[in-house]
Amino acid sequence: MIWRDPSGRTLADYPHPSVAVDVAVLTVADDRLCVLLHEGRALPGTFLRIDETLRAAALRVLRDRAGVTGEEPRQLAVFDDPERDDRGRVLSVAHVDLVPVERLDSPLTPVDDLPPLAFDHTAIVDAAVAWARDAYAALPDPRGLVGPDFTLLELQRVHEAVLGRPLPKDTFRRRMQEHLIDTGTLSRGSVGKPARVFRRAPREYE
Amino acid sequence: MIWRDPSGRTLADYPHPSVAVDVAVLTVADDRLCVLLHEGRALPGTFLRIDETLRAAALRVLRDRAGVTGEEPRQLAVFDDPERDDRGRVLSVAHVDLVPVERLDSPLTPVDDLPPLAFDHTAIVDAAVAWARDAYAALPDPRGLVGPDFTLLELQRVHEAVLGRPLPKDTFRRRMQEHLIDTGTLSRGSVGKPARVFRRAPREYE
DNA sequence: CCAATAGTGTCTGTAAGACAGTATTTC
DNA sequence: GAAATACTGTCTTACAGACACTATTGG
Repeated sequence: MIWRDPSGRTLADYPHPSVAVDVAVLTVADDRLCVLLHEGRALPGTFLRIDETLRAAALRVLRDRAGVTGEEPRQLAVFDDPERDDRGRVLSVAHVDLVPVERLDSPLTPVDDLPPLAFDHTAIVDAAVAWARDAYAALPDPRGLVGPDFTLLELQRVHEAVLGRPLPKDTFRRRMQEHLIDTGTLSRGSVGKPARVFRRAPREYE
Repeated sequence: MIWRDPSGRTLADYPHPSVAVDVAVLTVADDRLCVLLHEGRALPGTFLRIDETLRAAALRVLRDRAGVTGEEPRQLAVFDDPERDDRGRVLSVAHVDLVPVERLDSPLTPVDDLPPLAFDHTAIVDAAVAWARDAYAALPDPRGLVGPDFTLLELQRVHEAVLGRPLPKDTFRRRMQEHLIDTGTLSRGSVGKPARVFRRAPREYE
């Protein structure tokens, strides 16, 4: 049963824009926040299929173009400048995901040292970075870039990389501690006093 | 010059979803945060035309369906459940705008007393309310629901309506004061000490 | 012992909320 | 003067940042 409007036309009889899904895959590599770029100049993306959710399309991009599965893409915004794509009228629903660097094989570029990107992908990366910084402001590594077990120093390095600035050691400890569980083990790493090993506390829902 | 893919097809040869634009028009009426509903059960909306920006479509909705012009719709998110619209595959790009009640003539419904709405419009209203509450957390009436001149009590009533909870009077004053300019005049209203009349300070960009 | 890293105690400044006080108007 | 509203002073609490100190390892 196909819906028709008063003039007998279906929705498909009206011209409408194409919808793309682009994903800014962020990670921390060498203590720097990086983004995965295709051919060094564009975010991975695809066209949304007609019976597919945005989430499914974003996961398909992650699988086919970045080689990762089981991630958690988040919608950022729709980019809709009519001139943004010279192939025609294409809306892009931008997404972001934070993925541990070990699960990526494609080339990465630090976000504070981006080359000019195709389309409006620079703006998408900016929005993705802003989202990531917000997510990492209060909670310990919410997207699991380290872990599952880690020392506070390891956690702090990841947060500093995402936020792009150094953090005070003592305040960072105190802010994170309530969200961490002490595993009881000690890191037997290099020189210095061994550090306690923590794990993220299960998220609390009030 | 029309772009064609390697098999000679244009973008329009692939089936793609329709794109709708729905707008949650919020206002404060009788000290309550309200939303404008069409026929008491749906947000005003339209289909995005192929050469139109989302902002233009949202403004068109505001003009044609809510009778207001010159507003500032903000994009919230894309709602994309494949079953959300039984006329076919329709994505909705949800928007929010806050408009002074004097400029609206359509019927309003308090957001904490909503009837069941069509499609997924309840979720859109929820997102719109969350956006408005965030916007009104720190700054005095950023969308100009009162004004341009107002007393602190008038300002506080609007904030309480948007946030849906009472605010402590003294803390509210102190938080807002740095963003306000004293006009020098006094409100010669009813009983009680006359209140100073303020105006929003121009936004500061750091 | 020294170097290096881990972890804590304490001080200062800021801001929110609670509370109560003072100030100025209408009636 | 009473009632109502406007405004302010101050106390407590909480938390961030700064700073310095103690603790525990390898060499």
